Amino acid sequence: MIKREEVLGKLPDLDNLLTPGEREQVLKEMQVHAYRKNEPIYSEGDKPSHLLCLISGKVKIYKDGVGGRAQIVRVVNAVEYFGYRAAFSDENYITAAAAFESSVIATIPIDLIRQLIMRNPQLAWFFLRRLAKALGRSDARTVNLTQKHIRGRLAESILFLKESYGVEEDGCTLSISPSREDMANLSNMTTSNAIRTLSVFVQEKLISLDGRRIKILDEPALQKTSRIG
Amino acid sequence: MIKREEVLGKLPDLDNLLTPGEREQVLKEMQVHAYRKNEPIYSEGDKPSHLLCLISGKVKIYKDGVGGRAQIVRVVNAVEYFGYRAAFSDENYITAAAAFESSVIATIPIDLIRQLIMRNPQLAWFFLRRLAKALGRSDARTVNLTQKHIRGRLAESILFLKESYGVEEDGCTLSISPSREDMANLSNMTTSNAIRTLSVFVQEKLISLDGRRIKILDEPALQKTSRIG
DNA sequence: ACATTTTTGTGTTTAAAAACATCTTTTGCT
DNA sequence: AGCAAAAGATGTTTTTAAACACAAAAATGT
Repeated sequence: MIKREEVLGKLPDLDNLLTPGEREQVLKEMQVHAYRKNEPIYSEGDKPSHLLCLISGKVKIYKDGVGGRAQIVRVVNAVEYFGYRAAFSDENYITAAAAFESSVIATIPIDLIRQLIMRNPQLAWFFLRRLAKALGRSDARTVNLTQKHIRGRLAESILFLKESYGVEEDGCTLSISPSREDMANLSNMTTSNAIRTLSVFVQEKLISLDGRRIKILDEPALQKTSRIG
Repeated sequence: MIKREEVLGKLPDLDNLLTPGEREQVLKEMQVHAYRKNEPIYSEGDKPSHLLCLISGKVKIYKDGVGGRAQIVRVVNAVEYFGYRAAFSDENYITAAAAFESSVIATIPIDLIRQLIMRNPQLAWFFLRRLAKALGRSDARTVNLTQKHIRGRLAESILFLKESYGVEEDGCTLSISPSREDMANLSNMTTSNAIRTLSVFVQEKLISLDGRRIKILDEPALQKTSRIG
């Protein structure tokens, strides 16, 4: 178990937008949980009760679709909030979340957050901005996933992972090493096609692979592939 | 030109959540414009400057994709706000909007809205809820458009139009009569396939067609088709 | 009213991706 | 270490939908 006092200081905005009294209240009600790799965090249909904040690790937000195929709709990096959309619109979760890799997550009761938002316009604006950005990305993603061909979608996913989680010290190896199935679920394709197309990208020297580790060799060409297929 | 005084009374929430002084300020800065059918309202890349409110008519929000094919990502019904997402996230528009049919739209400078939000948590919460709902629908839409087959996507679009715009007095004719191209752009398919699949639905007695008018004959079967294809 | 353009409808061909089958490699477990 | 299960790899077949081509009907402008 992680010390809650150490965690609050890491919470962006929630820490510095609150009055000392509010901060104390959050500290009292906050809990911290650890999740192992691939462990579910919440499931579709669950009733949301807490705002979640990813303190460390990586999280995927996905939706199960036709024939057991999942689609990853968002990914979460530390330190970011998630899991509040359904609560804000008074719905049960329509997505599921799982740890991409082992993660530590702080939870704060959503009712408390709602109270803070109603008292603190800065905080309201913070979440408004986040939702607005997420909606824009979701719209763009819809079109990319529906209209691009397999090569374009996979290239885009690789660039998406770079943008979301960054790269290691070498400047080109992705900081996250997803399974082929995860790559498929990011890119709206079958696992077979993800494997196949990754191999083609290696042959074309766009990337190199070392197990699950993906190294971007030719980013401009990858961007071009993402655009035109 | 429509009288601005008559319009403000129709604005949901913005009317009843504001103090008299705030209401006066909105009235002073609000403008009203009329758009003909298919007339563009804003384009991808434009800088957003106003909150838009659809007073009457119907609006489609879409995104141009690969090879001139557009994808409709949202539709707007009267009386609803739109066009604020990009402004809230400090981006230019990443979508375009056009009148589905002739429409009247009120515009309020986004800076004024931002000020009101910072002073009025109820108003902030109103927009938070709207964005949260829109994001949920967008996520669901992503999966539906990517994973379902043509029949499922088209059936879903018909039901989506019923839900969004309702039906006429007969209880089964859609209130909106989109072109085959619009149906295709809603359903992520080519116009040819929209025409073809609509014909098949007529043969199967799921719907009947009278030009652009769509009448739902067997909603349960249409829902089943939407789910399983 | 008539010519022109746009929209709708239908058949055919081609390309893309899913489904399927099989095998190898890696990983996790006790 | 040894076994079972999961993940990765690859070739083949089948399905799906896009692309293409053309004709008919409807809408639009003059």
